[in-house]
Amino acid sequence: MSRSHEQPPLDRTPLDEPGFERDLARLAKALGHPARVRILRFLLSRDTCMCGDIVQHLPLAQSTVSQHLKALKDSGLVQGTIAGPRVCYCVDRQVLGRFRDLVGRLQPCLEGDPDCRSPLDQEVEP
Amino acid sequence: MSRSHEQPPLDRTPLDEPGFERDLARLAKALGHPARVRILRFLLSRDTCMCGDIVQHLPLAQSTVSQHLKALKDSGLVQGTIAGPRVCYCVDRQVLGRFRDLVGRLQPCLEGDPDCRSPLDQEVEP
DNA sequence: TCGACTCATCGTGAAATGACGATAGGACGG
DNA sequence: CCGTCCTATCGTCATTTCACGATGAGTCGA
Repeated sequence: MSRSHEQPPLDRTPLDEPGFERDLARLAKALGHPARVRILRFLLSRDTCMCGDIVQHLPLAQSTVSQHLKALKDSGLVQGTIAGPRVCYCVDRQVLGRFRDLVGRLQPCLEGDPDCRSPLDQEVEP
Repeated sequence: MSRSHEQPPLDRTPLDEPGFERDLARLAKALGHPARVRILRFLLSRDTCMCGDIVQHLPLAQSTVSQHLKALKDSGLVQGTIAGPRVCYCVDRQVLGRFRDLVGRLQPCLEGDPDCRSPLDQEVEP
């Protein structure tokens, strides 16, 4: 199909369909709270997994931290596996890399990228 | 100062102080909604500014779009200047670049970056 | 089996967010 | 000046988010 003859694909289409916008928004929303940024940084600092002594590094109650961890898990940025009595969390670097990629794809022309197409034509490739 | 002897700087410190976490969280939160992602993409697609016919490209009421624009302006990602009867919005590519930088700094070791320090030591340089 | 420990979930309440219609204000063009 | 157009803001409402304490479910060590 010759896309260039039609209207750009973002015209009034629903906002919560799978694709670039929804995926980027979900990942960004997951990082849209400083507590979750800190959790991610903490998990990345030990590149091995670490269990919920994350709580020791946050000025929040344990239940609140658990909620933030759930948000991070729902976004896919963090995985949790049961390891005996405790739970072992670790960052899914694939997903984090995808987030970085989506953000970078937002602004392809910042530093004179040669193959710099309009961001409207750039969709996700699953 | 020999930082490595002290406790890591993210220990239970307040979450909303200026710095890496707060800045990244604010920018991420601004992009944490698909409508705002679309607005940013739209503004980037015309690299010249464009006024509020953004509304024509979103399935939302004008007042709602205005709210989202306000959120983007508050985050610094978008600037709005009055141009006659209409308002001219454009992306602050500096801020967007900073966002991209903060996200990239989160995960310095993804592709074997040689100077790969712990993200705990990396703070923002204003 | 019985505690001790770790973590998730529930219930709750305050606050923020997202959406809308209606309204107000400012800048042209007549 | 007066209407018109564009945008911001207001008021409202439903929903979500954030935070907490309390409770529950699970796994080990004793």
